[in-house]
Amino acid sequence: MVSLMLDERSKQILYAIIESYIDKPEPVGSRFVTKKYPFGFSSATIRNIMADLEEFGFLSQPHTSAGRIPTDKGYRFYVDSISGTDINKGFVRERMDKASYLHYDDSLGDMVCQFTKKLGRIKNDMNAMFSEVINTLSSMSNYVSVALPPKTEKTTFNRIDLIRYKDNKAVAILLTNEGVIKNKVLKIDASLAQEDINSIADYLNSEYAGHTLDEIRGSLVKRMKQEKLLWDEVIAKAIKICEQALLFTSEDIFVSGLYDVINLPDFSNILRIKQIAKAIKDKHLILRLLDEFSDAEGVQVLIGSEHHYEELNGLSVVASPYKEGDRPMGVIALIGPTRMNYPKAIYMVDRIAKCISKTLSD
Amino acid sequence: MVSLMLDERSKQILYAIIESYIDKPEPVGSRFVTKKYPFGFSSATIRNIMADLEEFGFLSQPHTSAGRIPTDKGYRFYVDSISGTDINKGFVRERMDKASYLHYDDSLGDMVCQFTKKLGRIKNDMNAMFSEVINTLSSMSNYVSVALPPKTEKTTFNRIDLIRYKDNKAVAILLTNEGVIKNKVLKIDASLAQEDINSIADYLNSEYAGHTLDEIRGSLVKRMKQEKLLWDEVIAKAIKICEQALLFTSEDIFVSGLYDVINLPDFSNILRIKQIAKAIKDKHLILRLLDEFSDAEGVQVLIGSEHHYEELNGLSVVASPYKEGDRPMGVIALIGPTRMNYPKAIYMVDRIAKCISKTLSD
DNA sequence: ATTAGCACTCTAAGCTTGAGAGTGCTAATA
DNA sequence: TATTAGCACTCTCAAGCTTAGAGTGCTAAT
Repeated sequence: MVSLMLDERSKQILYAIIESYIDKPEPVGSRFVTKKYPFGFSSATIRNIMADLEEFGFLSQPHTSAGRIPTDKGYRFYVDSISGTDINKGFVRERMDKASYLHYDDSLGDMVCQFTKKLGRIKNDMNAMFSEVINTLSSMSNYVSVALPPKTEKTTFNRIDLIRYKDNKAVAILLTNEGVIKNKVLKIDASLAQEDINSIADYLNSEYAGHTLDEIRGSLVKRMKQEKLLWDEVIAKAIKICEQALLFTSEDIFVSGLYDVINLPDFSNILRIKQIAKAIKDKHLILRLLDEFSDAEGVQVLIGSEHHYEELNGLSVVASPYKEGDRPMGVIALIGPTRMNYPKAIYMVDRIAKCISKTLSD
Repeated sequence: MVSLMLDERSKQILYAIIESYIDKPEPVGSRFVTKKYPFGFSSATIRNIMADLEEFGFLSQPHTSAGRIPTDKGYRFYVDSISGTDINKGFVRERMDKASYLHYDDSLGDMVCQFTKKLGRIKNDMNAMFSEVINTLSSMSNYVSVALPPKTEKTTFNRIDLIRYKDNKAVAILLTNEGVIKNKVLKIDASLAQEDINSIADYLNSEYAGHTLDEIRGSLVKRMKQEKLLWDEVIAKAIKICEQALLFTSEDIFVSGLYDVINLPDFSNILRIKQIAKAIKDKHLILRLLDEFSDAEGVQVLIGSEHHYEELNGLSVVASPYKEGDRPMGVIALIGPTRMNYPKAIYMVDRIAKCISKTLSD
């Protein structure tokens, strides 16, 4: 962990700079730090520390005589410090407040409460429910909110192909009635020949082709009870992929908050607006992105260029899956500029996701 | 009609200027006109005519030494010339082509055909159908497309209040389970006292309160047959309002095409982007606007400031209701900059609306 | 009625300039 | 040794100035 490299003082100054920048997107100078966050050192000292932080790669300068702004690596360090702690404990809230004039108690708590109540009322109407989710998320955060609702109807499994690849890997290509929607690499036992793999695929195809996810699920549960020990791990994995893939199709991603996000100073550049507008328009892009989070545990954060989607360059994603019981059902996420209020975004996504999980599981 | 004031030559030049400007948003100079549209006159002559057209209010100059651009009044004249003719006849197509590099035969025809086929296939899924409608409209036009689908379920009629107003008018205030959604002035017989009107309202309330539109419709048809001659015109009107109002709620307006529209040069200004993004976000605004078209006949055009919605200033709307049989069911529309390819927009909205009407009526 | 010619106007882009902000480095200090 | 005062240096941004080019309106000629 990188954090070991930084002493407490440097850390505090890094936080101060990041939070100042999140609050107001202007390069932070050493003199400003001494004034706004009186650590008790002169600007010269702060300057030295800032130079160190820049050497670590946590800060950068837009030009020689400007202050510093956080780099992706800086944000990553910051986010990791938060993620290491319990989201509901004081540390996250403290950071959240420091990064924004809006304080926690003023609004977030109330809104989450209201949201919870409302969700209970409309839990039977998935459409209404996810509209509510994205509206709440985007209006609370001013970022773009996205939700992948669970999709248990309509889409049917057509066939799966498994192709050996390298030593102990296989590519699974999944076809549904809506086309190829998943294309994933699995680890398999090195001893399996292509023939063996074929027979696994054949088995899955003969067993499940033409069925909807609901049906497949029903059958799955039954089978797993009956023949528990016979289940090969590869088959299990393949089925898991099918499951996940069948959950989502690009038709019904919920997206909201473009208007709010373009009012952020980060999007004063027209090209940036076009970029994010395009990303939202091409829903399959977001679909693929969020899909990667679908089997994760808890809130995940991708900063700036950490994801490999060029179209989303300079944007960060805070996402969390939600569940029905233990089964992952979908993902909600916030997409915003790299200069995001991460503590707030993480806090919100976490709470809302838990809220959805609870509602679904009852 | 204003058109009488213009001789044929001036008209042609006006068209040329408007179409040149629609094609490329740069002020049109006299020399440019002589080159691009060889009328056989020198630039000085064209200049004189352009000065006349400016006096009429059809053109204006951004500044003294610039060419001319059309005014709202100029566009209005242009649109009126088109609307006077049969949309499917050559004149509209000719104008459409002149105003755009994209020629009719290249794409529009094909797309409409494909659209028609697809619509037939998914006519039972309103959601899919209107998604298809707005996607087709916006991708064909590069403007923002909007659709108000018919809403026959869920929303129920709560009560109507009729309040006398001026000589022979009454305000109808309609309440549904989702709140006040219509507020319209009716003409009534001057001899009716407030009491009479109250009893009409009472009658409607007792008869229909709590019912959904579907139910109200059924009852309506029956009644109208039975007691045809007893029906008072005011009651008929009031019911008509209820009907229309119940058709739409802001929840399910379909909107698409923001990304396409912000790529138009008209939206190179960030404030303009924010404006249209906001208009789209505040769906109730569009709802109110389109609602005004719901009982019109055929394609309607509002140019620039002709509508009284400040938020939509500088935007034009081309809208058409669609029907099931004779009954208006909803509205589709294109929203774009004042510098719109009106012939194309009118043509498309007209065809798609007719297409929907046909599909619904079968 | 049309047109050639010309003086006039306005914009947009490029260039220069100076104030201001913030740095890095050095030498002095606790 | 850690900190700090002081200063020269760098870079940006806004303001002011200049100029080429586009397009006009008017006048006098056809």
